[in-house]
Amino acid sequence: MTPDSQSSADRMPTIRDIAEIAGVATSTVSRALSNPQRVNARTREKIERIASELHYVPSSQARGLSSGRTGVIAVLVPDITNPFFFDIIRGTQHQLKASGYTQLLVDTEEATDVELDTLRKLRRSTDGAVLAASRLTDQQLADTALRQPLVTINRATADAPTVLIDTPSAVVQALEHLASFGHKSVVYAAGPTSSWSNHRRWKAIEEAAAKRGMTAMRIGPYAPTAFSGAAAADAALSTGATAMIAFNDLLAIGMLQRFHERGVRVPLDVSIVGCDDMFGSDFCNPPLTTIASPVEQAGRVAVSMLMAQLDPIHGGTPRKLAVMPTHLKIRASTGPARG
Amino acid sequence: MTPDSQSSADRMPTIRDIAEIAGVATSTVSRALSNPQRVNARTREKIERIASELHYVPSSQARGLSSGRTGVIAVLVPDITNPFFFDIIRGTQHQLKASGYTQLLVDTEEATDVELDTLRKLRRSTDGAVLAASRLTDQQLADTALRQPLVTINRATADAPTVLIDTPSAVVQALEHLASFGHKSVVYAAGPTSSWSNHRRWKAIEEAAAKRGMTAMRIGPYAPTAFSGAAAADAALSTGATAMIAFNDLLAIGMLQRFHERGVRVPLDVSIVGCDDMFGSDFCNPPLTTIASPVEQAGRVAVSMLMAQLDPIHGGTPRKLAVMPTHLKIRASTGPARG
DNA sequence: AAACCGATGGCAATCGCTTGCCGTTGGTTT
DNA sequence: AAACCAACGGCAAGCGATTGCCATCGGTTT
Repeated sequence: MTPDSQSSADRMPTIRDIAEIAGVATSTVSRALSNPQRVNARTREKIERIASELHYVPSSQARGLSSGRTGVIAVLVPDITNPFFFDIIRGTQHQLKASGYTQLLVDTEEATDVELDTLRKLRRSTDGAVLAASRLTDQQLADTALRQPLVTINRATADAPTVLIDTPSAVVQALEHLASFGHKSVVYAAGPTSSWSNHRRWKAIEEAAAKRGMTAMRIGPYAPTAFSGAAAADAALSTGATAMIAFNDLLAIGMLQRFHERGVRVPLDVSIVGCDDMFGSDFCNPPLTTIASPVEQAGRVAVSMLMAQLDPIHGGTPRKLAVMPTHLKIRASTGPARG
Repeated sequence: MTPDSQSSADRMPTIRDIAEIAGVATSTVSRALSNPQRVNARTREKIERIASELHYVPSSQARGLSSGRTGVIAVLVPDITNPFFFDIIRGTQHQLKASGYTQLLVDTEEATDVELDTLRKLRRSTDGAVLAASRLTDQQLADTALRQPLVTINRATADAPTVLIDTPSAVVQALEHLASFGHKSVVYAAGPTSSWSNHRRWKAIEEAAAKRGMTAMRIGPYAPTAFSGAAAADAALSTGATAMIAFNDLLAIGMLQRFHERGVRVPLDVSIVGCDDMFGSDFCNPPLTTIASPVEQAGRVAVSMLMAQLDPIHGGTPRKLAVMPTHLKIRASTGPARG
């Protein structure tokens, strides 16, 4: 320790210190720093100079306490280890930083009550929240939206703005793709029951399959993890279907691994389509045909919609819904149906 | 909107509301809630009951302002999209939640100045920080450690407790493994120059290779991304080495993809060893032989070391260093040397 | 019985910043 | 020249907790 380690670690400067040096009132310092056009340019410059010399950093606590705004936005994801959400997180992170907000990331562990609880606890300390793939019920969501600014991703609701990834329309492409390879039956490995996208995907498959005269079956639900893929693979195989669509890539990759173990050849014996085009889908074996979408952008858009909600004046027309396009990305896990 | 939506969203209850109902002073409420043994059991129970009826949630802002503690720990990672850090994040997240802290995740984008800047800004609003793979210089680290409680992961320094992942010792195993396959020369695809682990790994390789009479070469630096793998692969190939070790799995997987494109067969033509055993290393093609370590646990340990630093009384003996074991995980990307 | 004492609860000062309200000041308008 | 007005700064009251200090009180110790 250097002799002056004490003094340098002493105490963080406050607006009062600045005010004293500048010979003005603290209110002026406060305004100069957070409402620049409210004070004379000369005064402001002087204050800014002193502030930077002192390495002044405003206390977000104090600021939040008196202003009511915290500058923090919570981002809730069901599973922080699912690469799909990484891209969302990256998107929200970027956009939030650009807007001067801090991101508070929370892993709700796929649990409704954790999600609800977190939201309640965080109501005070955040200005709003982005719910990615929320597991809440409509009612819970409505109640929550009443109390704090919210934007959901992949979870439509009338009570809050939503960013939707338009998977269903790409599901149609996927079925066409499979049909063109001569597949007659397809099985859907479902995700969590509480997942809204899961229902949506199945509906789309069911419908599109009917239209094309294909048989659509459904197995599951499975946890959206590679680990669950083994069970899904076995079940899928026993349906006799030659084509399968998985709730997400994680599950699909797990299935791929299981097939490999069992000596089932992909795409020779079965074709498989994932969903999300997450990290890893391009380098697994075989590379996964999947439904890609601008996930990171979805995160960005969600944040900008939230910003618009927080500040309706500058926010432009607050959109209630944004739909992100998707497309089928054909790689090597799909091929002609077995003889 | 229901008629009473206004009133219910009205205002969050404060200790004053509780105090009024309970007929005590706010100080008593404060104590009952955060220093239970300081007030009579009966009074406490009454206050607790009222608090829960009111759905009281303490304002972390106000608490922080007056107590000086924030209940927030910052976790800084160089790249939030690198799966290696996912496990660290998960580890810190778990341990922090268990200790009643909130995790503030920050992506420093591999940039020293972002890291430094963040640390300065966050000094006020956090109680401490975990620096994963910090890119700071020794001096910067020392200065920072003087001002705020810190724990580093994979970045040794005398100024702060450190969690080290003992990759070097597994590197020796890796070289033995390669040597036993008849490889005579190995090339190391280096990571970022500012990465401390990078230096450490290269040192270990150099040394171990010398001891075994193998030739060790080094190429790079490369950004630790799959994308950079292409360049690394090409450069590695042109060295003529038959075995390669990559700074991390991300880079290794990128190399794998490039080899695939160029028709170089792994492990027939070249063998490749990654580092970290991150998500995806088990299902890439071929599955990657890599150096595995308990990354999530490293995150946990880092947090508990930080906790010990924050509260030296209950924290037990504050360890200054924890070394996590590693081991070579042999999969399919390594095999006999050609010829 | 006098002096003491630990447990309990209240008072009031802070923490650092924001903001409504008001007073000054120097320039404009009529 | 009287009346006005916008721009600028200061005053002071909070925001919601924590905490040092003190008063009270029933029970002990000598």
